Amino acid sequence: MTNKDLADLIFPNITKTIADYELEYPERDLPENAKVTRFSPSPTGFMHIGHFMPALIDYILAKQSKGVFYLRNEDTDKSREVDGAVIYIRNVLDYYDLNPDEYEYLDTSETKGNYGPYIQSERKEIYQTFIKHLLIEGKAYPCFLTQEEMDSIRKSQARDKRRIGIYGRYAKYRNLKVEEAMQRIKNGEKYTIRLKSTGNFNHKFKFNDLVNGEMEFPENDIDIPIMKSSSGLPTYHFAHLVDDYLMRTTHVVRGQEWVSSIPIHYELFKTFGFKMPKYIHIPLILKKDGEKVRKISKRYDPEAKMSYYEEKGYPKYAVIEAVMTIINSNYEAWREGHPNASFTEFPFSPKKMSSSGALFDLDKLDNISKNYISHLTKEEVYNDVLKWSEKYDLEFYDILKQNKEEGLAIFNIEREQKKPRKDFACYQDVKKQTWYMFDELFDKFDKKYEFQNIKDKEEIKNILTTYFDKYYDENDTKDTWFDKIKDLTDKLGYCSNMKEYKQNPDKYKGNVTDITTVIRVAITSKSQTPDLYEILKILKKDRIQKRIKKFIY
RNA sequence: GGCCAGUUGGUGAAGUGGCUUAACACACUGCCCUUUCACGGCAGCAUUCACGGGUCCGAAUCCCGUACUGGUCACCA
Repeated sequence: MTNKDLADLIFPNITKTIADYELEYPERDLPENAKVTRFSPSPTGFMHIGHFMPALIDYILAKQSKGVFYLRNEDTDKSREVDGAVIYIRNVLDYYDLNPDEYEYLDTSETKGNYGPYIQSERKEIYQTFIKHLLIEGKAYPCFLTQEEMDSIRKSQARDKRRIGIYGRYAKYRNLKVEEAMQRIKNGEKYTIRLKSTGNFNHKFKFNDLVNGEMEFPENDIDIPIMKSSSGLPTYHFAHLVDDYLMRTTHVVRGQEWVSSIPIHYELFKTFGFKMPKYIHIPLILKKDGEKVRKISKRYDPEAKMSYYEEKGYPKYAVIEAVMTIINSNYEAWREGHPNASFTEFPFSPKKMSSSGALFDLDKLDNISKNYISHLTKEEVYNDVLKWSEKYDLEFYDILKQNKEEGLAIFNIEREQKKPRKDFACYQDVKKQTWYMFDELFDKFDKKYEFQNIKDKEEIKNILTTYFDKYYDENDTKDTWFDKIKDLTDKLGYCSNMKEYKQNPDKYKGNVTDITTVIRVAITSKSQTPDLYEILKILKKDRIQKRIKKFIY
C-alpha cells in the first residue's frame, strides 16, 4: 500500500493533474507590469468599509497597469453564508463603479473571464486535485483528531504555556501507516486533511510586504488543515494558494489581520514551488470606543457598513475621496493639483501607506462632501436628491417631483457662484434644511417660531404688517429690497447702521438684524436660513401673505 | 502566553541625520466680513515627536531596552 493508494481511496474521481490545470489557466497575456488583482469577499453579510478599502486599491492597481481586476466569491464556509450577501456586495461594487473585468454571478448566471469558475464552491475538483498531489507526495495526510481531542490539546498547551496548534508530537496522525489510515477511512471515520509541515519554528525567513517592507517570521511548523471533513472544501489558506496561483494573481491586497498567516502561506507556496504574489497588507480601520481604540465593527458601528453612506446620501465621489485620504496620506495634495482627475489616476504607492490602523474621520467625510456638493449645479443637486429620496424618503421625492422649478430655485440659493454655500454634507441633510420652503412640509409640521430679541407679539405684528403692507414689492432688486428694510428699521426706531448701533446701542430699540429676524422667522419659523431676499423671491407674494396671515391670526 | 507590527496634536498625517522655531488638511477657538446662518479672510491650537539610555558636532529621524497599543494563534475568512 502506497500513498497513491491512499490518495485514490480519498479522491477516486480525481483524474486530472496540476499540469492539466496549468495548461488550462496559462500565464496571462498582458502588458508588462500589468497587475492582476482580485476582490474576494466571503458572502457572510454586509459589505464593510474594511472590504471597500482593499477593493478600491485592487481596482486602481489593475486599471493603472492595464491589468485585470476580478471578483472571486469565497464561499468555502457554507454554514456562515448569508442569503443575498453576494448580490449585495456586487451592488456596492456597481454603485461605486468598481466593475470587475472577470466575475461570475450566481443569480443571473452571467459570467466573464477565462480563469473561472470564480466561485470557490464550484472549484472543489481543482482544489482536490492539488490536495491529491500532496497526498501522493506524502506532503499531506488524513487526520482523525476529533474536536474534543483538539480542544484538550489546546487546553493543555495553554496551561503549559506552549505554542498552540497541531505540530510536532501533537500531530498524532502525521506518521500513521497508510494501511491504518485507509482502514479508518473505510470504517467511515471522519477526517480532515492536514499539511505535513516541514518547517522549523526556530528557523526564520524573510518576507517582503509592500506596505511594511521586509519582515521576519519563524517558519510555520503547524500541520494546518487544508481540507475540511464536513464539506471536502479547502480552508482559506489552501484556496488562496490554488486560486491566486491558477488565476495568475499578481497582487494580493488584504487587511493587516492576515500578516500573521504569512508563514502558512509562505510554506504552502514553497511546497508547490509556486511563486508567491506580492502582498499589500493594508491598515485596519479603527474606531474610538471611549478611551480605547478597536477594530471598527459592523455590529456596533453603523458607519462600518457601506450601506450607511448610501442611506444618508453621501455622494459616492465623497466616500471614495474620504477613503482615499486614508489609503494614501498624499492623496489630498495630489487632488489639489488634479481637481478633475479620476481617483484611478492617483499614483498609489503601498509604501506611502501607514502600517498602523487609522480612525475613520466622519468630520472629514462631511467636509469633503460639502465641498463636492457645493460645486454641483442646481440640476445636478436636484437630480441627485430626487434619486436618493426615491429610495429613502418618498414624501420628499413626491414633493420634489411635483415642484421641479421650485426645487431648482431652492437648491440654487447662493449656489453657482465663486464661493457657494456648503450646507449639505449628504442628501439626507437637504430636507432638514429646506423643508420650510415647501408648503406641503411647512404647513404640516408643528413649528416652533424661533424668535430672538423681539418677542413682544404686538411689536412683531406691527413690524410685519408695516413691512408687507407698505414696503414689500416682489419685483424689487436686492438693493432696493434692503434699502427698504433699512428705511423701515429707522422709521420704527431701530438702527439700520450697525456701526452706529454698536457705538450707541442704548439710543435704539434694536437694529436691522432684529427686523430681518422677525421677518425671517415669521416666514420660515427659523432664525437661521440662507439669504432672506432669495427666500422671499422664491416664495413670492401670495405664499408669503398666506404665511404671514396664518402666523398673525 | 507565543508570533508580528505600531507609537508625531482632538483626527488623517508630512517628515528617512542639519533646510523643522515639526508641513498640509479636517475639527476646535478667537477676530474680521456680514440682514441671521453659512461662505470667505486672518489668527491661535505639539517648545516637541511614548519613555529611558546610547551613537554623533548635531536625532522625531540610527541602535538598544522598557512601557503601552493593535493584529493573530478555528475543519472563519
